[in-house]
Amino acid sequence: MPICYNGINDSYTMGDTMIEIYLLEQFVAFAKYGTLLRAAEELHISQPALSRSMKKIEEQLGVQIFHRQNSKVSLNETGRLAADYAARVLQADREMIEMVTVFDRSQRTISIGSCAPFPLQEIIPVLQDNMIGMAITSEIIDEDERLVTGLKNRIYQLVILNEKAEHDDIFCQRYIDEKLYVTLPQSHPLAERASVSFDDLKDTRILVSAGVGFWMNVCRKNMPEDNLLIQKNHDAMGELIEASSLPFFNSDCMMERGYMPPDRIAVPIIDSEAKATYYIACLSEDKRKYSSVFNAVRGNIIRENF
Amino acid sequence: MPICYNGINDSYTMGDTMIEIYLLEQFVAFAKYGTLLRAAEELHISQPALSRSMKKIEEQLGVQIFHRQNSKVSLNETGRLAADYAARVLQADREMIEMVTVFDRSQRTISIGSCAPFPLQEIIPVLQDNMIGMAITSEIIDEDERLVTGLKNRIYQLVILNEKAEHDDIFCQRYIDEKLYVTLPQSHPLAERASVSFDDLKDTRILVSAGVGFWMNVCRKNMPEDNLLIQKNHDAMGELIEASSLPFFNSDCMMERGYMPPDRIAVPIIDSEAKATYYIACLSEDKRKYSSVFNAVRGNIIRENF
DNA sequence: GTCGATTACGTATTACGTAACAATT
DNA sequence: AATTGTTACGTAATACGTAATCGAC
Repeated sequence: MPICYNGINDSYTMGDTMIEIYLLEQFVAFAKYGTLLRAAEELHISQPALSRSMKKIEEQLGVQIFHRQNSKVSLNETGRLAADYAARVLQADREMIEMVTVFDRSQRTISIGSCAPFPLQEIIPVLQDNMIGMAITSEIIDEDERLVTGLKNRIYQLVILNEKAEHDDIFCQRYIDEKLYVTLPQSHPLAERASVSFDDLKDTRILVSAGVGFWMNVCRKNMPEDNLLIQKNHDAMGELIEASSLPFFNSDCMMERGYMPPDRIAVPIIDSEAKATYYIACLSEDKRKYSSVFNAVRGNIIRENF
Repeated sequence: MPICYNGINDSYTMGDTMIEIYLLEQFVAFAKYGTLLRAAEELHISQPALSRSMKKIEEQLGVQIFHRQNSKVSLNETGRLAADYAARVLQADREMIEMVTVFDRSQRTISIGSCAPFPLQEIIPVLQDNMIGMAITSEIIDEDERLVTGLKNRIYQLVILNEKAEHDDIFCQRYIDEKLYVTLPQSHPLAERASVSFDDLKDTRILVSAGVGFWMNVCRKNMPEDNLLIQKNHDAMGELIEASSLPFFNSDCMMERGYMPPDRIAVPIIDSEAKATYYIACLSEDKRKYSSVFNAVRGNIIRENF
């Protein structure tokens, strides 16, 4: 218990007033630029205004933070400390705005992750119809595991998987099947076949779009790497298909929806790996929220089954 | 890289304006008290003023944070998040003021730690004369080690030690000697003696003031615990000395400065432990700052040596 | 004279209170 | 009727800009 003699009577009118953000902004700017003139220019205010503000903040702190002499103002040691802390306050203010904005946006956004591109084509319009006013973000990820993790971490609200997810906290519904075809020029030796296997295609160079999700894994596993002509650019892919006679992959789903360039023959691939069954999943607790989506999709399945 | 469809165009005029502290204070108060009326009362402002402020903060955030229905306002989920972050901003603001105030005060305060009370009596007036405008805080600590640590940690700017401190970063100067006396009533068997030892006093009950620093350790070591009548209260000690004829400890320094109740006889104690040599020390780097103090104290020593 | 800061004064903004009103309970 | 929030309007506080002034290099 220290005993205190001769305490300076600096404890007069100490205001319990907080110091406003605009003052701290100006103060931090002064600390950064060194002179009132420079700082005032940067702040787009007049020099006298800044001068007054600095007086005010000093008065509100109740402590000397400036060293004034020779018509120069500078921070003293206490002032430098104050500037550090002031910067933290501004940071906290910015962080608040940032966090609130991001959170609000996340509240108005449905993120959907899919293992393949086709289901997205189908489901995004469904979401737009059923979740009115929501922004929709989609992403293609080639591993179910990452999708499931993303779902649990609430990075995704909906995911399209390759395998049925069997977790207590995840609601998972079968969605649709997709069968892989290879699209050949009429002149191609295999074009007459009723079906082919990956083995039949082992000497054929085939165009593959980069954004096909898990299908890329299937291709890499079943085809020689050198025969895969991977196109990152979607437009370039389209042009290549039009301009060349190179084979490319297609699927029953895509063809049903009218995607079939002229003068090509689509031949189904019989390998079991050339068939995918998609599942759509969300967190169990969100099941109600997306029920209309699941219902719309179930209707879709029934149609498929006919 | 998520692709974003159908982004709601909520990105209009978004101001880069920070949100002022007074708004955050009002907002946090509303979050705390639940209704505008309650919060307005607590804030000592009118309800309409608060209502407008809440509108303003919502507009500045550019995001809905309130749920309004049935002439009730409440926070929505985003609002609760915002309130949490707003509280942090206020905390940062308060912390800034607190830190700056404390630092400033520490700049204007000399803390002195001493192993015994007498040197403080001497040195505090010296400090008041030489360090004009500074507040002086003093503390009695009975272990040199803690004093030295406190000096290095800048808890103390000056310390009075029992032993010379031999550290590179500490400047240490011999200060003054103090010899312990026992003050006895004239009727006491030992009162006639030219000197006594602690051993002579082993059957004597003696008053000891609690705030004597290291002297207490000396007493405890050399006297039976039961014979020490320890007084925590300084006034009570004075009264006991006046009213009773109990022996108590005194010293040459104290007596030279006129501290000697009537009708007592002071007998010196000859044990080596009954003599103390004080040293005054500061950090080497502060030597210049306190040079006037050290000089004043050296004059003191010279006087003593004559 | 230039640069940097302050003082003085007028103005525009704005945060506030009062009063009236609207909507539920 | 009582409680709670909003709208309308006038006022007081205040943050700002312009112009003038001071001081040092």
